[in-house]
Amino acid sequence: MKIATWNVNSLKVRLPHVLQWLEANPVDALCLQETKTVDEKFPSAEIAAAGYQSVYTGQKTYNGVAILSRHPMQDIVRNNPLFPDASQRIIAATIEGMRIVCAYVPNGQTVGSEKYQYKLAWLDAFHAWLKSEIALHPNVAVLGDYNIAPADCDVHDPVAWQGQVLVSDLERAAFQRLCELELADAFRLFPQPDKIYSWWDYRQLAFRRNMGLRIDHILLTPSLAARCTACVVDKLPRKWEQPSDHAPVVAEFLQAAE
DNA sequence: ATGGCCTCGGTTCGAGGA
Repeated sequence: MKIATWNVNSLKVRLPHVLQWLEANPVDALCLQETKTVDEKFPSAEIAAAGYQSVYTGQKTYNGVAILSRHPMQDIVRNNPLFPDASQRIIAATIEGMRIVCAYVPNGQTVGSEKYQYKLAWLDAFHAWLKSEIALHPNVAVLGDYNIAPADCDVHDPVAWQGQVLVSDLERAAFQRLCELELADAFRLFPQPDKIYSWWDYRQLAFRRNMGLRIDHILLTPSLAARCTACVVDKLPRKWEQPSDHAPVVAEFLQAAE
């Protein structure tokens, strides 16, 4: 079993990349963020032709999330029932006994701004809802763009970024509280090379200079962490023409014991 | 340099992202 997450920054623009990536990486489930696509225009036929079912919740211009799966999906939940919100940022489905939560955490804009307060409130409510999902489902994987770099080793220049949005103490504390639900950062279950990131600014030749942040994550309940055999960032699509500013993150699992 | 790029909506610029 392989699962992945990718902020595509417009599915309309990136659909060819998604299809190309799935052909080379036939994961069981792929979580997408920032589809920026209303449901009526979701490219489910093109995705079905590649062998994937889709569930999604989108809106015009901003946000939007989807799960693509090679297997049937059950118990679809859209958004957080504990947090009324016009932004389409969460979709969840059960796939092959795995509860897959796909999330696009708010960006926060600047520390102290209204959007920053919204991000913190959103994360509080996300924590409360995940707690109930974990109580309901034995195997939960929470994939997405968290817009938080959990530690300084996830930041190319921690001094320059100190206190900024995406790395601030309150955001990191919120991430830590999610981990205290007994969710493990799959990437950190394994020895990793230094300076691995999942997002690079479009400006300043940031990708070429590896000026990035690791803000896309896969969190796992203990049952899944025990079965996880690898977690990697696939930088390759970031090198393609007209790329998303994010790269996919992939986790691989042993099958559950019979 | 409070910059730089990309996407969207809707027109050639502003908002939002991270």
